[in-house]
Formats: sequence, structure tokens, C-alpha cells
Amino acid sequence: MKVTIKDIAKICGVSAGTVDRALNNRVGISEKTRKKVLKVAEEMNYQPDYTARSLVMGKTMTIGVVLFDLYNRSFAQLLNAIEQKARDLGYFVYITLTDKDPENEKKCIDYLVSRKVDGIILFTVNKGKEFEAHLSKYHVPIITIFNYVSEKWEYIGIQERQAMKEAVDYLTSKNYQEFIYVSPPLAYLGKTNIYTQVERLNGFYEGLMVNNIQSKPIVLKNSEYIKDLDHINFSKDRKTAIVCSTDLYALEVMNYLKVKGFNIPEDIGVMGFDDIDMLKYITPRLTTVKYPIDEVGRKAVESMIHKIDNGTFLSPPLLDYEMIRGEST
Amino acid sequence: MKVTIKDIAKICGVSAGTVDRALNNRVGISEKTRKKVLKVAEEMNYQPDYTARSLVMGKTMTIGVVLFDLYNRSFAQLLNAIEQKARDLGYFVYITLTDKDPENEKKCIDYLVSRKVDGIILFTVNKGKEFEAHLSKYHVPIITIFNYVSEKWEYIGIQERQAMKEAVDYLTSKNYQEFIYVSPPLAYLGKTNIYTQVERLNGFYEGLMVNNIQSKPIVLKNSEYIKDLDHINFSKDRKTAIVCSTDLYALEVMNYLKVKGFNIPEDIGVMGFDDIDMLKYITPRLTTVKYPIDEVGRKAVESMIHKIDNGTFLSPPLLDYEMIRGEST
DNA sequence: ATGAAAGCGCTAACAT
DNA sequence: ATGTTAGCGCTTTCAT
Repeated sequence: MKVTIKDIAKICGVSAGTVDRALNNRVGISEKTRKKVLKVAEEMNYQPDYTARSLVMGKTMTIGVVLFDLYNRSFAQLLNAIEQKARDLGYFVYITLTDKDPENEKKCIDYLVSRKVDGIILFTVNKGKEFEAHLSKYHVPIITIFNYVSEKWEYIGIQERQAMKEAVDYLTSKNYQEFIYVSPPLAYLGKTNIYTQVERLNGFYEGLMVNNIQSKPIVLKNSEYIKDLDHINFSKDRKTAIVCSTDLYALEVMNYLKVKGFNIPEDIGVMGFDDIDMLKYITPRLTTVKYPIDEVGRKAVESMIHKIDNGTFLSPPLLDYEMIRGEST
Repeated sequence: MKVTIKDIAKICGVSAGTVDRALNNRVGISEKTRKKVLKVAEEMNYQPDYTARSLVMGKTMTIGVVLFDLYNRSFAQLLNAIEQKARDLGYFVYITLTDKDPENEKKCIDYLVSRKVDGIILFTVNKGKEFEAHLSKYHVPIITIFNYVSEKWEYIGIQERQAMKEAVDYLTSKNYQEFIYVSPPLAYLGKTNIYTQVERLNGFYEGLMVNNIQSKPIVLKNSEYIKDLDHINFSKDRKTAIVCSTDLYALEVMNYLKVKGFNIPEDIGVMGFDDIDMLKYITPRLTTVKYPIDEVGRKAVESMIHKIDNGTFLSPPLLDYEMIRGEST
């Protein structure tokens, strides 16, 4: 049924050790026996048992990934990039999804540790001392992405704050004077890890400040933002921009504005963040910030494997973003 | 550093076997020692080594998934559904991506087998005798989805042909008389496995036949379909529908038509297939066929685990699709 | 109820 | 160059 090195050893009349030497290109074996072993292995359709190898080597050649879900387009893209890079470098990928549930998230990490993955890439909703204590129990290399946990863990992402600040620079350069900011996750402020969202918000405020915007912005911080929008009287004589912390919200906002008969950008400007790829099918083209999500995935894997092989992370600098000037502003 | 059952055994003054009995709720152990062992395990933050357990049990509690990529929205949704269901049932998911490369695909399957996954869910570009021979070498349960391989392997999907036939029924009921069919993957006909695409095309032809459409349809079978469209003179007096085998193509077609100044559906009708969720942000609402992709993922996992536990697949009947009557036709 | 011992398939250190 | 041995951490007989 299933072929092991012992079977091959018996047939070739050699020991298991020799079969191992042949199969794994180790030194200390004659070309003749190597050929013979390889031939027999081939004939018998031998498949190595990584489970056994992992046990003895203490390495699984596997990287665990913890994400919220795959519904968000960006996450799917991210995982795709991670898997590709990992496979390139000979690693496999365990994917675990948390549905943004903090307890679930910890459980996923525990599982991955039990599975002896060689490293974990973490996009987490957890944060704080308790969580850090939880992570500290493990000796597995961990890289956090997007949601920063603390300086104790490697982090890869972009300069979120700076990016959103530049977005405001751009909007003010186009004479927008009134601002509405949409970021539903802010409802979880202080409860779960919404680092990126907080950074973006801070960048937004910073942008208003340096550009001397006097008018106080309206900040919508919950999932009912469309309803909230409905209660707002948009200024007739001052240009208003709705700045959304994510393209998805921007799309919902545009749908709402269209239904209400507003013209974009003549009546109201809309700005997103992320530059998700479906934008190419949407009119008007959304103004947004391009988040190099594939690059984050690839860098995370590279850095992780460098850590596994050489003991140190690559610690790349924060990645570059790019303003995409669309027609919605 | 890392805690094993031996460590716990030593501390508790019992044997490894007893620790195992306590940890895994086996019989033949007193309540008192069980309590004690559990307490010590907890204190020492014991994490079982699944690698070792897998080796002895010959089971990994892992399901391998082979997909093209995650860029296609539907695949991401599918994987999400698979992971959720698997985790619900205590299984983990190995994801491998093939980029539609046949050789790569076989390699992914080999790897998964080496990792001793308990089952493999396969969305494949390979087909034919040679591939079947390759698959036959393994004793792992395999479920194919979307792209049918042969009756020798379990299959889960929808009645693609019937669905596309009904789409044509619907279009003729709306008085469309001229048809253009878009399905770039057909360029690979005879080369790789494009079962779903072929079925849809057949359903399309069948629909034309039963509805007595005399006019010969134009079938665009390559990735240059937008260019091809550009060379077509659309009928002025007879209603024309562009039927796309996938929503993605339909979106590209709509973009093209908009640029060219055609009104949808007044000048030309457009029909998609899949009902991907981003459609909610697109105007006009695309007429399409809803493919229950999450359900396919869940059923695949359920059936697989039933096979693992009880020796037989659940073999659910082909799943239901649903016509979504949008504004694009 | 508990302990001792064997073994899953492989690798690695030590002999020869 | 090759064989022998021990052992990775766990489960599972078989004794006691």
C-alpha cells in the first residue's frame, strides 16, 4: 500500500540510512547505489512522509496565516501573494480564518503552534498586554501585518498616517473645504485592534491641521454610516468631500449618493483607500490610495523565511503607497 | 522550553500513557490523577504536538485544497466557505495554488499527499487518462469540484448546462434574437480541463435550439474578445444579447459598451454567470445566474469528512442555481 | 488504574 | 561507503 524507506531498503538490500542518503542527496554514498535506490523508489512510487520528517527535524516547511476572512478582496489578494511566494521558496501555507473573533483568533494561533508551523503571519484583532503575554508563550517567529501589536513583534505595512494625510493634501489642493470621514471600525476603538484605522484617522486629522481647514469634520464611526449620511445637510457653496477609510465604504457611499441623485464629484467628492482591483469596473473612477498589498504579503514571507533560515528578520522599511487620482474628487 | 507528555509524566510521578489517558479523555484512569495531570498540563502551558500524533495515528486532521488562484472573487469565497466548514468540524486547511499550470497542479497534489492530508478538494485544469492514472496512485479521498474529471472521482457542482439553457430561455422571452457568446477559456478546448465552460456553451446552444433561434450566434473564444467585439456590426432592428460565461467577462463587455456609447440594455443586452458579489456596486445591475459557490465548498467539506469518518462520500445531488433578473437585459 | 514497551517513518550520530 | 542505533512525541497494546 504505502511505500516507506524500509521497503526500499529491503528490496535494494541496503539499510534505511543509505536509502535516506540516496533520496536526499547526502554525501557518503556511491553513485551506483544511489542510482539503484532512486530507480526502485521511482518504480514503487515512493512518496516521502513529511509527517515523520517533520517530527524528527522539528520543522514542517509550513507557514501559518491568520486572517479575518477572505470576503474582503484585499485579503484574498494578500493570501494569494503569500502562497505564491511561499511555494516559490519551498514552503506550504496553512490558512486559518478568525471572523474577527478575538477568542477564535487565539485558538487559531494555538492550533498553528500545535501543528509546529515554522512561522506565523498574523493579521489580528487582538492587542494589549494579555494578548502579548499569550503570544510570548510561543517561540515561533511571528510577523504582524497591517494591525500593529507592539514593538516586540516584527511588523510590515505602510505609513498609513502619512498616506491619509497626503490624501487630505490632495483634496484641499482641489479646494475641498468640508470633510466627512467614514470609518465604521472605529466603533471598536479601545476594544479590538484597529491600528490601521486609527492611523488613517490620525492622518486625516493631521491633514486638516496642516492645511488649515477650520471647519470641523464629521466623523462617522459605525456601521450605520449610510443612515447617518442621510441626516447630513451637505453644504451648497463649500465643496464637500466624503473621505472613506476603505474603498468598500466608498463604494457604498457612491451607491447611496447616486440613488439620492447627487453627482460625483460635482456635488460631492468621494475618496477611498486601498485601490482594490474591482474599481476598474466602477464609474466614476474612485480617487484612492494604492496599498501595495501583494508586496506586503511577499515581504512578510521573505522576511519570515530569512528568520527561519538565518535567525533574523529582514525588517524591510514600511512600504510605499501611491495616490490614485480618479474622477470621484 | 517546549513541554511534552514526558515532562508532565515526570512531574506528576506517572507514566506517559497515563498522561495520554488524562489529556484525551480516555477510560481507565482515576478522576484524581486525571485532575492532577490536567492541572499540571495547564500550568506548564502544554501544547500537544500534532506532528507526532499524526505520525502514529496516520491522520492529520487536515484537508488539502487545490485551486487556480485567489484573484477570482468566487475562488476566494469558495475557500472561505471551505475553511469555515472545515474548522467547524475540527479540520485544518492546506491551500495550494496552481496558476492553472498543469504540471504545477500535479506537484501540488503530490505535496499534499506527502503531507498526509486526510482528503483533497480539487479544482483542476488537468484531465484525461494520464492525469487519472496519476490520481489513481493515491489512496487519499479526492473530491473534484466545478471541473469534472471522470466518474471515478466524486464531483460536486451545479447543472451548468441546464442553467445556461434557462438563461437563453429567459433572454428569448425578452425577445432577444441575435446572440453573441463570450468565453475565452474555450481557447483551451481539448488542451486543459474546461468542463464548466464547455457545459455552459452546450447549454447555450441547447437554449438556442429549443427556442428556435435561427440566427447563427457569434462565439468569441479567446482573450481578445473585446477586440473581436469591435469588429462586429450589431443589428439595429433585431435585439442583440451578449451572453458571457462569467460575470468578469460581462463586466469587461459592459465597460467596453459604455465607452462606445451603447446603452444597456436598450441597444444591447448583457448577461453574466456566477453572480459575484461585487455586482451590487455596478450599474446597471447585471442579469446573471447565481452559482451557490459557498454551498459547493461546504458540501465538499461535509462529504469529505463523512468519507474520512465513515468510508463513504455523502454524494449530494447537483446544487441549485438561480436566475438573477437584472437590468442589463 | 497504571506502567512498560513497542512503534509510526524518518533523520543523524556514531560505528565499521 | 554503508550499517547500526537512538530518538523525535505521541498512541496503543499488553502486562501487572
